[in-house]
Amino acid sequence: MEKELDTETRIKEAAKRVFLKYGYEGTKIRQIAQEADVNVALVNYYFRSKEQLFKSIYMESFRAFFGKMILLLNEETPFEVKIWKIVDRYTDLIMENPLMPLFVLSENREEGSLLFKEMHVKEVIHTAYFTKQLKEEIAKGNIREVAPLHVIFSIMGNVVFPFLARPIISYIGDMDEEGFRKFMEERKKIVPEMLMAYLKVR
Amino acid sequence: MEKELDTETRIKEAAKRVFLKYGYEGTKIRQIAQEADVNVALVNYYFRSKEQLFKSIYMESFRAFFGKMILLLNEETPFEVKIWKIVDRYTDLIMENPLMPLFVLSENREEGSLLFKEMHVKEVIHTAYFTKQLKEEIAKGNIREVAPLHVIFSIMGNVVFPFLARPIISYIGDMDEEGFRKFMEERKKIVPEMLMAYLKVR
DNA sequence: AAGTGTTTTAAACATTTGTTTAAATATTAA
DNA sequence: TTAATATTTAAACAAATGTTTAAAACACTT
Repeated sequence: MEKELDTETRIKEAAKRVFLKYGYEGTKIRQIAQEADVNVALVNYYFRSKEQLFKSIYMESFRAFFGKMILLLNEETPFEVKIWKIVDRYTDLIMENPLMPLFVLSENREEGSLLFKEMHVKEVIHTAYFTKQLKEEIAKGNIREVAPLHVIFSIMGNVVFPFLARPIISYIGDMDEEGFRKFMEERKKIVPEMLMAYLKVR
Repeated sequence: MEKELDTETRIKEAAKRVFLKYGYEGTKIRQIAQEADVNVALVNYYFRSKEQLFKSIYMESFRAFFGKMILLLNEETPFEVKIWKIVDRYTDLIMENPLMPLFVLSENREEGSLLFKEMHVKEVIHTAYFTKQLKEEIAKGNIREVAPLHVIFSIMGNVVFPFLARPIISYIGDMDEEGFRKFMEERKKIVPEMLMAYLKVR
């Protein structure tokens, strides 16, 4: 089952791979062209400039990624189940896009990124059902008093960090791809247990 | 109290700042020269090439950073106290070098980094007193059975990730520098409590 | 003061890299 | 088929960037 892609999408797919892996500065147009098996000039023919190509890809990829994250955050599932589900699904999501986290963080070294503002990340987080749910659980006395941002970044830290440090982990733990996958599967159990153990203590 | 630095160290300090902030590809020699208030040619006069300058800085900075981390890992303090201490001191250490984590991870996108091998990171981790201690506590039945790597990367994830995502956190949480500092100070309490809550459950 | 070696400078150089051009080729429409 | 249009190519271009050069400025010794 061969995929016959037209030139424009071939370039876009190639650009995605290369940008994701090497970042904006590290990516050369000739590298994209080679990866897409296409003449260099065609990159500019279809996408005016490197920057424009980058922006369209960056926004599209991140939008898709972030969209999936938000969807889950707003799902109306009981609190504890949701913690488990979030960890499980975020792990899978990043497993499918393992380069996304470092890419996003690398391209957001400076404060005040336009992308996040354009996507209303702040508002989305603050009005997310998960945030509301967390506050309710605290009010009901079911879980310990804690700022939502700490919970969110504890989840993210525990799930995302291993992917960021993946070459290091693989090296220290002598893991191949399968080994790393197992490591992350283990975390799917450890991380929610850790979070709940903390949150439930009064 | 003015510091009168000679040209070589001025260049080196400038290079440290610029490399740390923009990474290898993102850093231009002319930018370093300007930052050091020095003629472009002097950079190559003192350090043969961009790559060589980078390497010397990269190794030196990371060595110092990693050295401090290891020291703490090998300190002979009771287990629970140590967890608290590690979180506390790592937070402070990174607060002093907030760009180091993203820098190290960005420059280690590929597997098999020489730097880590040269510094015997693997061996150091595996033979660290902390690792031994963890196994002993498990054997004594004081804490839950868990692979040391999970504990280490849970600590790192919880401590380091917020720094990696700092521009994002600051934006979402409307924090200035002081706000972020407070956020991290709060984590100094939350993270060890979370870890211990998990580890102590049997 | 002259001589010696070091440091600094402006300029040039060579390479890389993003972009454009103009001609060649393929595709589509009349 | 023919003419118009779109796509592709090799080549050139211009700007950015790492590096080198050769001379000037400086510091130090004798």
